[in-house]
Amino acid sequence: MYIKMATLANGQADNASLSTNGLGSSPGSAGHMNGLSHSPGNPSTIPMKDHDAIKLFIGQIPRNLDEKDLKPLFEEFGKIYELTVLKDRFTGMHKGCAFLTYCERESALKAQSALHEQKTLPGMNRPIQVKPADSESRGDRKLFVGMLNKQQSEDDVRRLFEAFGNIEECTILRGPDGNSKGCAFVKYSSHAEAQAAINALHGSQTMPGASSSLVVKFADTDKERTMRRMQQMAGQMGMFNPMAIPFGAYGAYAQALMQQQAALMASVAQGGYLNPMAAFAAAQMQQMAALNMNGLAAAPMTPTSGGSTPPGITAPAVPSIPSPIGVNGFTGLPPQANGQPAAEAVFANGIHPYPAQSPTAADPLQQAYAGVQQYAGPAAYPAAYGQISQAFPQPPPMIPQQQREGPEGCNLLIYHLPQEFGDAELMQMFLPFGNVISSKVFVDRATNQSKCFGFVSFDNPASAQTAIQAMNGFQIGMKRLKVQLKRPKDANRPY
DNA sequence: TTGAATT
Repeated sequence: MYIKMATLANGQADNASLSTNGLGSSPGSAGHMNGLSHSPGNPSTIPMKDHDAIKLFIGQIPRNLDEKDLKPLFEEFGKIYELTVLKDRFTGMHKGCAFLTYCERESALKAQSALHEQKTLPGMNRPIQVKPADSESRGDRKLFVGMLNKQQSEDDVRRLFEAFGNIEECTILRGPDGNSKGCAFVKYSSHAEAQAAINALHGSQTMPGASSSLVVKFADTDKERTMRRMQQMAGQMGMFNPMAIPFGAYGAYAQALMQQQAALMASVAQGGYLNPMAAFAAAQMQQMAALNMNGLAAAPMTPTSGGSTPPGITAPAVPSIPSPIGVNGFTGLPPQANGQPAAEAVFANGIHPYPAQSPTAADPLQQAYAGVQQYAGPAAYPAAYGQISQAFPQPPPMIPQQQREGPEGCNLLIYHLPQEFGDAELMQMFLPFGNVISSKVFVDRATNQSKCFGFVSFDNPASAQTAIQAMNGFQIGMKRLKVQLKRPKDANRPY
């Protein structure tokens, strides 16, 4: 037993000494596996940790401080078992935080009470964070609270939530100016308390000035956060791929597109255009694609592997996947501990179905708005699914065509399109909902720039309605689409 | 309307 432990510890020490020799350790791999590690050599000096030791998360660390700089600060509370600065897996960039495990549980408690929010490290504008890592906590107990009044303070929110359990943390989200964003995080001591608060408070009231009733739900998982950020970034950078989001729930298709996009960006980033944003975005895309694979082997696409790939459209390695549903990256997830049905996991892709926990909020539209996206889910999209089945993994067919209008009730007016959307992108975005007979983005004649609105015509009114339901309010970057029926030519025109 | 960061 002891011999086994000692052997393991020695192995780690060896890794550490290899990775600190400054040779050949690529960022993000061996380089950050062992920050401060166990001392090599004499087994009597190999630290053991308590079986009930606590792994601490350390936040608000200046990015120029590494393990050896941090060590003295924390050593005064006890013997350190492990200290690791977190680094980005692709860029090797210091993430400004670390994990710290003391040999003794007591040291961790002492360090937490002595340091957490008690001092601010040089160059930081928030105090250092010292608290048990997320991995130490049992179950989901952090809530996102939306649709608060912007005047409400932490105390107001606490008062609202304290009846349901012990609140460990309560934070109003604020912009740089200190103004409330109208939402908050509330962390309870247990999952049950959090669930009780959801049951009692979600949709229970509408705060003055809020556009919808109170939202109380479990905060996003990491996966969801990543997806949401990606979507925002893609929108902002004009890389929005219209199919990827409506089909987010059908992992395989979205994934193929994402991988195409990532490969494209990686090769562009390689191709002599030293655009750090493109490189960053490529890395993010790859992370996201990898997330989607959920254990399936990702196509090998490292930022350094695409040097000779022409920046063409064809992806070098879109996996051949027989059925979009069968390989859905999320169907493999176990049901949530809170008893949500497994089907809900299908939507974990940053696109949320209506919150299932709300017995009080009856209006689905309102709920959809309360969620991340106004998007109803695949049941509403037999046409969309048919398209995927037939077309996967090729993009839907792009048939060149004349501008033509459909019958009344088949023509949509779409506002708040991304600036870079042309007719083709507009059509792609709406193809899932039926047969698009024309798409037209309006362009400023002087500048040739899109005016960010356009028309789409279907060949039947049902498709048009489905498209409105799915895409009206759909968020792209900072904007939400407005999708409505085009007014008939002679309506409302008394002259 | 999802934090500054969670291997």
